[in-house]
Amino acid sequence: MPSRRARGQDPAAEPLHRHALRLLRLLRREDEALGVSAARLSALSVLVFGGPMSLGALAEAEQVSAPTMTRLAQELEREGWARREVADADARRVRLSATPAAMRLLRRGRDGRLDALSAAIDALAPDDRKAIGAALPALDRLVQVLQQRASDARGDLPSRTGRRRLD
Amino acid sequence: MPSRRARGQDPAAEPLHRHALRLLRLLRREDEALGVSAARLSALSVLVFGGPMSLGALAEAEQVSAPTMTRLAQELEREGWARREVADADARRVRLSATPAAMRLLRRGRDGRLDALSAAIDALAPDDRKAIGAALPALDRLVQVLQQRASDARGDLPSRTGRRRLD
DNA sequence: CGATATAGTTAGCTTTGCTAAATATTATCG
DNA sequence: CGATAATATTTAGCAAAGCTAACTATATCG
Repeated sequence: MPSRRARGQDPAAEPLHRHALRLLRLLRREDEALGVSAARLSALSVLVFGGPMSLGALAEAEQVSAPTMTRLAQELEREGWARREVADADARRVRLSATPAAMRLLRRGRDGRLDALSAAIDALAPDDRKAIGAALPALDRLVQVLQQRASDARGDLPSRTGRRRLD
Repeated sequence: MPSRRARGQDPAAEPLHRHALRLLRLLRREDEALGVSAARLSALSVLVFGGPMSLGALAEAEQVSAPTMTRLAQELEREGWARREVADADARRVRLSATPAAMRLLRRGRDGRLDALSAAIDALAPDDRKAIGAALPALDRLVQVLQQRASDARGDLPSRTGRRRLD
């Protein structure tokens, strides 16, 4: 019945893609006021809620390349949101941690994007809010499937920037 | 009542944002194989399904600035996905239309992103698929709310291309 | 007609992503 | 032990996609 795809594609794919694109495009504007851009904020969030970690671990968590994370970390550091030190056990490794200011920023919900998104969600009808809430676990699993396939697709073996090895 | 927010933010805001970010980040990789990037594909999609339109209209539909759409249109044209002609009624205006090749591209579902997304959706449990499908109208309205607020926020009046001269 | 508004373009900057290659450090093996 | 390999990060350089400011060409209006 409904899962019969018209031309090989699930009917939800296109709208979901489109909505996600627009959502982020609209939210990007909120960053400007905050002075912390999307990529930085996202990395910072991982750092605040996940605790200090190496650049490689952060790059993996954020699904970006090592050089990209190097740059993001430099910017976060320069702006006072993160601090780096050499890892005890391994001098190659950097231990990046969020500063108290960053923790305050994130914990206080001063994130412009999320405030804007939150306000918009609140403006919806209760049924709409409910539908979105109900879809979140499914979206989470969807992202997991994609992530799994992406890493499967390019050589099962990692080698990117080190694999699962926290200290 | 039910939306008792912890710190002023709706609990759905953060996961929704995070999932959207990851989703697009993962899908972006599919573009490369196709040779049509995200922004171009999205604009092209509007063109294919919405019919020929001016650059201004397309910029508004895509929520990007006029120069950005100028560039996208040039690239689409150069790559053979779009064609331009001067509008009959108004020589300032450009009428951009999708080429047959673009229509084939989109209609055949040869879009790498959407194929990947579609495949991932299909790998989900039926309940998850259902939850995502059920949330789409709500997401649509969410984006509308955001869009509305964005345009309210900067200069009530439309005038999406011509930027108001400041004295 | 001339002033002003509109549609699009050009120029130039920023952010964020990438790959390839360099550097520093640690691990391993003969 | 020392040469070699692997790992973590950085540097350098490129591209996409976004923006604003300023310019050109065309319409419109008083």
